[in-house]
Amino acid sequence: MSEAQTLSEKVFSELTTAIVRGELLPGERLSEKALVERYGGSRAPIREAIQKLESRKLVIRVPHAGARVVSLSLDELRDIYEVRLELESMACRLAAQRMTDDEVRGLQQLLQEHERSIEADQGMSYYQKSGNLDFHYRIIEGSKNHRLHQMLCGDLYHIIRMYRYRTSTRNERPQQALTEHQRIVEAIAARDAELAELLMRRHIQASLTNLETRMTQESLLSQPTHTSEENPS
Amino acid sequence: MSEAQTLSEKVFSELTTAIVRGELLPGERLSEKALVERYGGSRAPIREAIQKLESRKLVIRVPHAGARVVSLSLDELRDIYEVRLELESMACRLAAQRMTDDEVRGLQQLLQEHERSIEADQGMSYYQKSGNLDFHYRIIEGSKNHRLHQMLCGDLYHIIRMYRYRTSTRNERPQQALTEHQRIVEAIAARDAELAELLMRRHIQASLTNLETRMTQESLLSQPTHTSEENPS
DNA sequence: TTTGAGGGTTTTGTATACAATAGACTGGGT
DNA sequence: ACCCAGTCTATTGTATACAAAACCCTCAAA
Repeated sequence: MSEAQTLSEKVFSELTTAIVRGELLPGERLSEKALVERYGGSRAPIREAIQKLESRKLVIRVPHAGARVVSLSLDELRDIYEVRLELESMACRLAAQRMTDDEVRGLQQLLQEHERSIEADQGMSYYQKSGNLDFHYRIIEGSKNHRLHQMLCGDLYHIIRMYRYRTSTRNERPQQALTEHQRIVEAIAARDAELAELLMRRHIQASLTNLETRMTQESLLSQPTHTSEENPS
Repeated sequence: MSEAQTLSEKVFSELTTAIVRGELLPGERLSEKALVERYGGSRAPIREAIQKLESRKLVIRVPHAGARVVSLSLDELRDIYEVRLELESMACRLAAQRMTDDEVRGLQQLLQEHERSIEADQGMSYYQKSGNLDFHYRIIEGSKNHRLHQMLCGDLYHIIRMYRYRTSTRNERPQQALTEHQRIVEAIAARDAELAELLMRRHIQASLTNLETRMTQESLLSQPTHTSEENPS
């Protein structure tokens, strides 16, 4: 995401983070004119940016009607998690078979850092922010399957992060998660692919359960029509 | 794919089929000017169409350098099949759990038709063309996971079909495949999810093996740089 | 009060014009 | 003969202008 060689890429990048961070709410409309005024440039690159967002399933575009930030129902979110569960378990299995010894050692070091930052207590936020993602990311890379990496990191993760953003900033059982991570790495180090897959599957399933309870409680879900800032009459 | 409400959608649709059918070869360059002359309209909708193709991973676009039809190495194709294998096995497992009884009966009828058209011998081509796809398609739909359906039918299948097009027009063990299909449906009808998943996994793995041998033989693979019609000096 | 039709406004889709970058070509130097 | 630099052309990225469709508001009729 670092270097934007073109204006449309730059706008795309900024819009992506805006959506993931919740600055643009699910269901909110993306007016081309408004975006031109906000980001500069002309409509051409803005349209390209919007289309890129559509290809990543972060916005939905209807011909002649415009683009809106995607707004997922609980069912749709469950579908996504179901797929992620399968793909990331697969990635973990492959990683156990294909990671180099160096990469495995790197993972072990990463977990040691996590352990320290949790003991230091202030690290809880760190753990949630970059640490957790970094762990999963390395395993996905370790699968050595480029397309798999693309699907998980390119498409699914942004959506998942978008919906996690509000909930998971505070304590999501970091100690528990760390323990699970450690077991997973042990399995990978032992080159036990089946076990690694199984453990990852349970790990993600746990976080899914966690998310589901939060979402049903806080009910920050998709409204059927549009989630705009209408007066609540 | 039926109704194109806009010109860019129409061009996108035509280009898709052109690529899948092999009228546009892997690695071939897509010049915007040339496409304008061929399909009419102006560059704006053509660019949108190209970007849609990029989002489906059918073309690769490099800033300031243009777009080319994707050209996969054997490794990349194997990656794709590996993912497809996992996702479609998953779909089959879910289908065994979630298909309605009516849908299961529909599948059984479909296979009976296939059986007849194979016995009639002339149906071999039919079986390969629409029949096989239809079978897999119904199971994917039966998974009742919309995102999964999207990923398999939207992204992966076009690429797979693109590379199957030349090879699989002729005999790809239709009798064998039909038998495997029948076993799969039996498992689904028995609501035996694990078995259904296992059988689908083996079924696809077999077709992968089949494809691999063909491809290495015929060597219609990606050339490292570009597969254009330059003079072979 | 609700519903439907009509027109006006706004927004998107498309066309054209301009700017900037990449790639080809030429020429000179080593 | 080969390689490198500079220019020149062709193609893509961006900006602006025009066309068409969708939305909204008004108004009238049931």
